[in-house]
Amino acid sequence: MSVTIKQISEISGVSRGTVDRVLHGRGRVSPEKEALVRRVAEQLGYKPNLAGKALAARKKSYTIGVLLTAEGVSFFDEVIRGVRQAAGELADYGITVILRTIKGYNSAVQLREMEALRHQVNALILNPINEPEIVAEINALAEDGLPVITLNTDVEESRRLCYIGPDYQKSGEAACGMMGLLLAGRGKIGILTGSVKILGHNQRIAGVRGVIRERLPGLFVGDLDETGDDDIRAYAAASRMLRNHPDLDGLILVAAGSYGVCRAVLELPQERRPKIVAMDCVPTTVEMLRRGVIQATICQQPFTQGYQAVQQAFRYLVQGESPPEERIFMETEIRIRETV
Amino acid sequence: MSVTIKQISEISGVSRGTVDRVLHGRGRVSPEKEALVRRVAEQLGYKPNLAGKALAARKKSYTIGVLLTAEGVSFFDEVIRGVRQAAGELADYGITVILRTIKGYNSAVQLREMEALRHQVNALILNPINEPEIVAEINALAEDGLPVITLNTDVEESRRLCYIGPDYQKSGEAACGMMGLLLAGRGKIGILTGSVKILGHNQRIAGVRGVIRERLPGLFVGDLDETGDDDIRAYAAASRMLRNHPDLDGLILVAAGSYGVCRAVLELPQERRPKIVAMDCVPTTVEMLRRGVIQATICQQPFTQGYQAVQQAFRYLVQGESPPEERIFMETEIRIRETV
DNA sequence: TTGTACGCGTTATCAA
DNA sequence: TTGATAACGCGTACAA
Repeated sequence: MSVTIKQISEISGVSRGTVDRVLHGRGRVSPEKEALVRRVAEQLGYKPNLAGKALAARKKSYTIGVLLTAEGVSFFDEVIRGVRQAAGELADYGITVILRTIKGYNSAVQLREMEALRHQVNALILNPINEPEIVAEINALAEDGLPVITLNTDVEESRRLCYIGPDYQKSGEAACGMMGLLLAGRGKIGILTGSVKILGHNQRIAGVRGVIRERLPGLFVGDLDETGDDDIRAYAAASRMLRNHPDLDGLILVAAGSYGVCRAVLELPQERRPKIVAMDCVPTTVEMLRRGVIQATICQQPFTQGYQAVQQAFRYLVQGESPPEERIFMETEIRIRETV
Repeated sequence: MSVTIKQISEISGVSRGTVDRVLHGRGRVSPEKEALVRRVAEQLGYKPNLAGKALAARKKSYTIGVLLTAEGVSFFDEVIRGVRQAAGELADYGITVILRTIKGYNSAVQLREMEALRHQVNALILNPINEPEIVAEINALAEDGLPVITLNTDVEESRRLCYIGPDYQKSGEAACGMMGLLLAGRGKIGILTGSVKILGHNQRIAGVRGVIRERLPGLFVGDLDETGDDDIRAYAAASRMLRNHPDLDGLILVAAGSYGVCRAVLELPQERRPKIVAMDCVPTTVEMLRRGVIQATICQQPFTQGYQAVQQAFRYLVQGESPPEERIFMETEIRIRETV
């Protein structure tokens, strides 16, 4: 059984209050006692008891804000489910979670919501739009003592507490490795990305190209286009690509829009359809896996992303523990028809 | 914030002790008060606070026994890591975990250890050997009020609290689906199982055959043999199979022994080697994935198996909650070279 | 049958 | 600067 504050106080002959002040660095303790208590705590290997901490924290009742560009984006459904799950589990610990969703990727809108949440919450979780004003706002909040966690997408050079989300490069590598297996290592592939301006998408493409360079020289990238994460644009881009490259053996989709791509591919006769590796596991992708249009999809635990983000905020607020890593990456999962 | 016993007692005008007796069905309460308290608790949606429960439980200090046939079986390394992780996290809640490992699958040995642990622990987790005397012992323990959780392998007709482990049928389906993708739906495959007497292995084979029947008629099973979960026997069996069927396109390994199989396959010239789909992610399998001998492996979260088993035992003991399902299945994960 | 009081470990407040 | 004390929610022993 582990050591308690009470035991430390008994052994070092001071009161529990004094031990508490030392351990929490609240000051107002004489240097001798401070040193004594520290030594005893160190030697006994004191680790605060979570149940006790949680119970005491109930009096304080923290609020965690979650701000997501989730409206109309079905990928985020699972993320939100994870957020809700964590919120439910932590209600016992006096944690309230406020969830706000916004539509589209307008940084002004996001900025406004951040400002609105600022004074209501003790921690903020968001998927930041990659613009300077958002980074500046994150830093301002952090400066203010409000911990910020970036979820699903990261921004560089910010003072966020940590990032929780996909390892984009690795998911690109997995997609390429899978394509290599589907094509037995040889063939011409096309890449469809969301936007060449989005960091995560570019990292995925870098992952694809890296694997081709290192160990799949029989594959080569014949074309690349943007879908804007939109099924209509994706359909147009894929149609064009298939017309210009009738000999395409595979398509790697590193962003959303897979349904549009599939619709374009379905217009080809069965025997001329390229193999498709997609990203994420939204309902339309599941349908296309079932129909055999998509062969595999790379997932990055959307539920866990939301769940972990809230849990990390809780740990920071209640238990005073910083995240173990600056970036917490999800596992890269490959799903096929039989495992969706 | 959620409802507490104290609030219920205040509202219904009885003491906290009475509320406790009603909620825990300890009897010695007048029918009227009982009904009243129940109604109030129901209406307010009472859910006991976990932190409070945990803190109170610390006085009792439960012990959880874990008994695994893990000696010399590297698959269990991760399971044990999961057990240890949970043990560490639950130390704060007054939980002690005793881990015993045994060598081989001798039911007499397992029985002896079960008897030895019986009086030391408040819950028992084990991977049971599928023999009548083990089933009888599990039932005897359960009769005695000692909750038993089966881990990784289940036994039928037993009074275990729940099963936590792989969905064997599904992992077989995933292996077959993957093989279908590797062979573009056509080819002759061989199956190597551990033993035709082991339920889980047979369920995996059933999964493979099911997928072939339902949607991959171009695949057919040309041969099947046993490895005894042993690399030496696996090598011999695979060598024989490859000799008898030089036209084999794929090998599905539904049990251990993959290293032995790979050694046999490596004796063939590169272009004649069959594709291999294996199970689990032990170090030798990782090596063979890296060398391109194995194309994919199906994993069933060994870490989570161990972690969850201990967590479920904790929930049952401390929080009085039975598992949500009688069988808790792990996710079926496909791993390739890029994602191990 | 019912109520009261204490302890689990932590935090916060108040008095000295 | 220090120590004593109450509170968080739950479980339980003990007294009434």
